[in-house]
Formats: sequence, structure tokens, C-alpha cells
Amino acid sequence: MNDPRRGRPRDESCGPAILAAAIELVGEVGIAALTMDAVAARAGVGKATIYRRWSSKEALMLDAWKSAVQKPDAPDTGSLREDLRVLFAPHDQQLSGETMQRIFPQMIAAAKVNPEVGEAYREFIAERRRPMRTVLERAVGRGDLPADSDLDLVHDLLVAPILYRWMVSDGVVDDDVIERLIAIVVAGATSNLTTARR
Amino acid sequence: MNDPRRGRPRDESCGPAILAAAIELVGEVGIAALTMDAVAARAGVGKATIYRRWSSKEALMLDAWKSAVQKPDAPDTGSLREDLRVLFAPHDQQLSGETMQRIFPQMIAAAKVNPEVGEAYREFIAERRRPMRTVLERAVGRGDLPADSDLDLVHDLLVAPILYRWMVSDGVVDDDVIERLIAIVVAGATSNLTTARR
Amino acid sequence: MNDPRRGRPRDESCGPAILAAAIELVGEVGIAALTMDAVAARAGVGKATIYRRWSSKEALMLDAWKSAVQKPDAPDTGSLREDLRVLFAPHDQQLSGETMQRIFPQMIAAAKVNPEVGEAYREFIAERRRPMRTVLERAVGRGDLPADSDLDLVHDLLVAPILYRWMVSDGVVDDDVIERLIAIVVAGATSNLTTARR
Amino acid sequence: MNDPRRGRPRDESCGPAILAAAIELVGEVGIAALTMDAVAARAGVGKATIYRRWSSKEALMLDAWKSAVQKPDAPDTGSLREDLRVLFAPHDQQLSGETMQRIFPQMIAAAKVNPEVGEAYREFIAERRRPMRTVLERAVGRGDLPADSDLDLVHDLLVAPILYRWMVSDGVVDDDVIERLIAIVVAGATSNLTTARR
DNA sequence: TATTAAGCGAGACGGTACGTCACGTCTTAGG
DNA sequence: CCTAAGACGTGACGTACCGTCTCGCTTAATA
Repeated sequence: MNDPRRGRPRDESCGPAILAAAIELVGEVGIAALTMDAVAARAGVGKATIYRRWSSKEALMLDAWKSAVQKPDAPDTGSLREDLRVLFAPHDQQLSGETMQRIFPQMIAAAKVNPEVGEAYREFIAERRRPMRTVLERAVGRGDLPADSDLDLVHDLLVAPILYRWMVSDGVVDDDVIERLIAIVVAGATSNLTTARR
Repeated sequence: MNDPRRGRPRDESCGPAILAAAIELVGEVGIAALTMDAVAARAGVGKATIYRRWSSKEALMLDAWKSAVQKPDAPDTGSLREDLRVLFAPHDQQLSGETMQRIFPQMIAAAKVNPEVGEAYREFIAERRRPMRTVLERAVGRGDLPADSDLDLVHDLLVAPILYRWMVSDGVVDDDVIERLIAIVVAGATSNLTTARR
Repeated sequence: MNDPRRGRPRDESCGPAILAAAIELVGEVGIAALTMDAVAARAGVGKATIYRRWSSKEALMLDAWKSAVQKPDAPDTGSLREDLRVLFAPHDQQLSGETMQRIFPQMIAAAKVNPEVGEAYREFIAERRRPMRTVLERAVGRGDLPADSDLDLVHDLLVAPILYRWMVSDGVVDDDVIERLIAIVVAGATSNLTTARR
Repeated sequence: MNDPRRGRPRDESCGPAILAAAIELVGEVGIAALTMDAVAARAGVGKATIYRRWSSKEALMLDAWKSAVQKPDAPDTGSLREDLRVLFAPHDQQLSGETMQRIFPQMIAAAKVNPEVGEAYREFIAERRRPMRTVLERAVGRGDLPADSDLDLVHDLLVAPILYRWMVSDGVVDDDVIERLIAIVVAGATSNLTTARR
């Protein structure tokens, strides 16, 4: 009776079609005007088919967003600054789009309200942090950063200003800014080694 | 015909009552479950009275939020680090609440969609940036920071990690973290003076 | 203190202006879409000025209607049929308009709901019945109708079909119809004298 | 795409439940105080489910009214007067209620404003006229009425006074009145045969 | 002449209902 | 058991009108 192999198997093409429709529609009408009915119609799918795969609109949007943002690998050039440059480069292309700037705040808000989305959101964030964490740990190993560095803080100092400009202040984010950002943080974290903890 | 003195003047007590009701309700039921009907009922006001003052739910929430966050003054202790400590101190109390952490992302999202909210949002952000900007400019004047510093970037380096931890990563924000944050950024920005731009 | 002569006297031109505006608007937008705001705007009058004179929208509309329909006098040509022709003639012009056909049902409905309107409505109806009643009583006096006639019923037989065609069936009402109507009712009421009550 | 068999079929029990709720509520609170929300709540139905079936409050009320008034059959006793007595008898019970007296004027008014309601209203009236029309035509066939009678007028002479007393004048409608009404109209229409058209 | 009380146009007020929309679920026929 | 289609109950939306209530200003009769 409860044999999962009984009955018609799930159509594997539905999931991707739904995600694609969701991404398209967010780009077209914005995230606030996005409706499940529209996603279903665009994907040529019934609403029940969406809800069989995602528990809520927010869960779907979170997945749509994840599917649109590829996960970067940790580079290993031997130089902290160079590693950071590599890490930041794709950021520029992937997340800077209008769509992503609008989705991110919504995701944060949804994560605070819907526990299920919150869990998925935290996993997503942890995953995104890992490559830079690896880069920073290697830098500590090489002595490029002090052994007692607060790597979480250094990470946030590198990443947060970019997100801040995207989401909060509409500030400029270009190669030059990223270069200066790296310069200041690396210098500050390094000088910490000799002076600040005194 | 359009004489603003004609007709019954708007009840000056309604606006604050509505804002207060909105803030209360956000605290009680969360921002997602907030309804205009509930705000009107709580404020003892008709819905039309709200829409006469705010064009949308988001515009109301933005104002409610602004009214709940006081504007800080620029301190002038003669020391950059001390000025920053003073600036960060109240941040901790005002914005760290659950309510604010949930409202901020919503506001950002709303600002991207609703142009009217966007305008008010940008004003709010500009106003919030000004005190720290003043502090940083005084530091440049005293020679505590290089004359060619990118003050916008320094500002973002100081502010963004706090917001990031509140909104994105649920990271710790306490006096110790703020102390280390100030240390790294000031050190980085200062070392910039002698080394990085060379 | 309560001397009605104290204070600014009512502007005598307001009442007629309001009634005129109401009649105009009913003709333009229909009775269902009529609003007090529109009447006030059209009459160049504040809403309070209307409510100072009429207790409700329905009361106003009843008066507007009464003011648009003049009260007929009882003719006295010496012939029942001729008297009736005279009585019906203006009916055709006054009440047959689209406006009146739409207002009458509303008035009836309002009279069933609002007691104050009901009272005014009953007075209006009684007043409208009086001339024909007089004509019929004179006919009885002349022996044109049996002495034991049910004059209320004869009245209703004469008047009701006209209203019925206006309000219920959208039937034809022209001189020819009225002529035949009078012929049948007078003949029926007269024959009643010699045969029916036997 | 527009296959009516696709999708969940409409719940056949909703329509009658809504009509029943509407009729109940009209009886309880009157037609003016009837709200769609109340009908929906009473029927245990969403408002959208009502609007999926009726385009407006008036259209719903017209149907509710039609469903509450059964359609009479044309009797065939061989006598015109007896046929008319039979036709009038149920009238007394069905339409004389407070509810119907209040609904009818509203329906007339709605029919003048809303074209869709107007169409349904005219169908309803035509259907209600048919039995008496049949009775009158049979009377002509038997020679009980002149061959050149204006049957529409005779019909209106029989029906209109009853409606008039219900709706306009609050006059008495009992068996005695109906008897006299029939007597006068039949006598008048018959005498027409020999005298009036001369 | 100054006071005063009510009427005036304008329009904001607390309510209430409107008709629409989206949510997430449920119910068909068919694959 | 899945699928597309679409109806379902729920509940918020933003609008429109109701009849009432201020405003600042006339407009006479009273003092």
C-alpha cells in the first residue's frame, strides 16, 4: 500500500521547469508580484505539483535562488590577496543582478518567519561561507594572518560590505572597490598581529 | 479650491497613533502577519485614515520603523576609536531587537519594488550614514586617517559587518566584537596611509 | 438660547439647489450610483447642509421625486370618461420618464425599510390618489357609477396597469392603451351595478 | 484548454446553499442590510464562490427570489372566472410575504440598472405571465372573451392591482377583493365585445 | 458697534461592505 | 499515484460611501 514504487512516478522534468519559471517570473514582475498561479501557468504545471515538491512559496523561491547561484570553490593560489580576488570575481557576476538583489532581502525575511525556510537558508549561508573560510585558514597556516585571528570577523569584513552596497546603500561595487576592500581588511587583520591585541 | 486651510484639518493625533499601533503589532504578531485592518483597529482609526497618510502598507511600515529608531548624533571625543565606540553603542540597543532585524529586510525589499518607499528608504539611509561620515571626516582632519581615504568604503567596512550578522548570518554582535571590528578597520585604513596605495 | 431666529438663517436657495442636483444626477448616473458626495458637489454645497435638511439619502430622494412630479387637480368635465382622460394625460408626461421609472421602485423599497421615508411615502401616495378619488365620487353622485362601488378597487384598476407597465413589464403606455383601459374599467364597474353583485 | 470537463467541477451543492442562505438572511435582516459576506458565512462558502456563480449582489438576489417563487401552471376548469380564481389563489400565499414585497421593488430597480439582471428579470416576468395568458386565450377560444380583446391589457388589469396593493398602497388583498376584481375585469372585457368598440 | 449663535463649503473621521486576489488544499478525469 | 485544470474556504487588500464631526468663514439678530 505504501510502496513508493506504486503508481505513476514523479515527472523528473517538473521540478526544473518550475524553478526556471519561478526565476523567469521574478525577473519579469518582481518578487512581490510573484504568484504561485503564475509560476504554475508558466511552467505548464498544476499548483499541486509545486506544493508536492515545496512546502511554501518561500521554500520554492529559496530553491530557485539557490539554483541560480552556483557554489564557488576555494581557490589556492598561495597568496591570500589573490585567493580573495578570485573569490570575489564571480560574486560580481552572479549576485549583482537586479533579481538577486531583490530576492536576498526577501529570503532573509522569510527565513525569520518560516522555520523550514530558515533551516534551508542557514544551510545555504554556511555553504557559501565555506570557501572563503578555507582560504582564510590556509592564510593562517602560511602565516599570512595571525594565528589568533577572528576568522569569522575577517570573513564578515570582506563579504558584508559587498552585500551592504547591493542591498542597503546601492553603492558602487567594481574591481577597484574590491581591490581597496581587500587591501584594508588584509592590512588591518595583519597589523592586528603585532599591535592591536597588545 | 486647494486651499489647505479649507475643510476639517487632519487629526494630528492619528498619525502617531497609527505608527504606534503598527509598531506594537509588528512586535506581537510579526511583520508577515501584520494587516492594515489590525493596525486600524488597534489605533481606533478607519482604514481610509491610514491610506490618506501612507500610500501602502510598506510606506507605513517604513515610517513606523523610522519613528522607532532615533537618529544618532556625531560624537566628538577627539579620538576616532572612541567616537566609533560611542556611535556603535546605541546601535546595539536600537536595532538589535528581533523586530528591527525582521523589518529591515522587508524595507529593503519594499524599496526595490515601490518607488515611493524607495525614496523614503534612501533618505533614511543617508541620514543614518551622516554621523559616522562626520566622525570619519574629523579623523581625516586630525590626521588619524589618510587624506585620500575612501571614506565611503571605511564607513561600509564599519557598519556592514554588524548588519550582516543581524540580517544574514545570525552572528554574535557584542562589545568585544565591536572592539575588534574597530581595531581591524582603523588599523587597515591607517596602514593604507603608509603602505597600500604606494 | 434656543430661539430659532438666532444665528445665521438657513440659505433658502440651498434646498432647491440640492433637489435639482439630485434630480440631475439620478438622470445621469442612475439611482443606484447616486451618492451624497456627488449631490453635494453638484449643488456646490457641503454634505452637512444636506443632512441638515434631510435625514437620509432616501428622504432626499423621495423629496426630489415629489418636487419633480406636480400634483394634479381633479377635473370636472361632467363625464367620467373625460375626467379620466384628463387625469391620465399628464401622467404620461410626468412619470413616464426613465428617471421616474427607476426612482419609484427605489422609493417603495426605501419606504419598507426606513419608517420616516415610509410616512412621507404614504402621504405622497394618498395625495396622488385624491384627485382620482374625487372624480370617481362625483361619478357616483351623477349615477355614472353604482352607489355601492368599491371606489378603491376601481381606482387601483385604473392606475395600477399604467404603473405595472412602467415598472414591471416595460409594456406600451400610449393614448390608445389608456383609452381601452378606461373603456374596460368603466364598463366593468358599470355592469357591476346591474349584474355582478346579484 | 477550455474543456469544461477539465479541472475540479463546481460543487453542485454550493449554488442551492447560497440561495438558501440569501433567502434566510433577507427574511431575517431585510434586503437593505443583506451583505455578501453574511451570505457567504451563512452558506459556509467563500465569497469568491458566490461571485463565480453570480456577477453581482443583485443577480444573486434575483435568483434567490426566483427560486423561492414557484411557477404556477395554467388551470383549465372550462370557466374563465374559475381559472382566474385558481391562478390568484397561490399568488396570495407565495408573493404576499413581507420578504417578497420588499424584494420585488429592489429587483425592478436592479433590472433597470444592471443589464444582466434586466435580462433575467424579463425572462422571469415573461414566465410568470404565460399561465394567465394561456387562460385568457382559452377564454377567447370558448367565446368567453371577445376575439379582438387586447389580452395583454386584460392580463395587466387582473395582475397589476394586486401588485399595486402589495407594493404601492399597502391596500387589502383578500379573497373578496380578488372576487370583485375578477368580476369587474371580466364584465368590462366582455361588454367590450358588444358596446365599447362600436 | 460689538457679540453671538447658527449656517456655510470643505473635507477628515470611524465604520462597513464592496469585489478582487492569492494562498494552500481538494477534487475531478485521465496517464 | 502522478498529472493539469481549476473550484474551494479563508482572509487581506485598497476603494467607495455612509452619516458625523471639525475647521475657518459668513450672516443676521441681539445687546
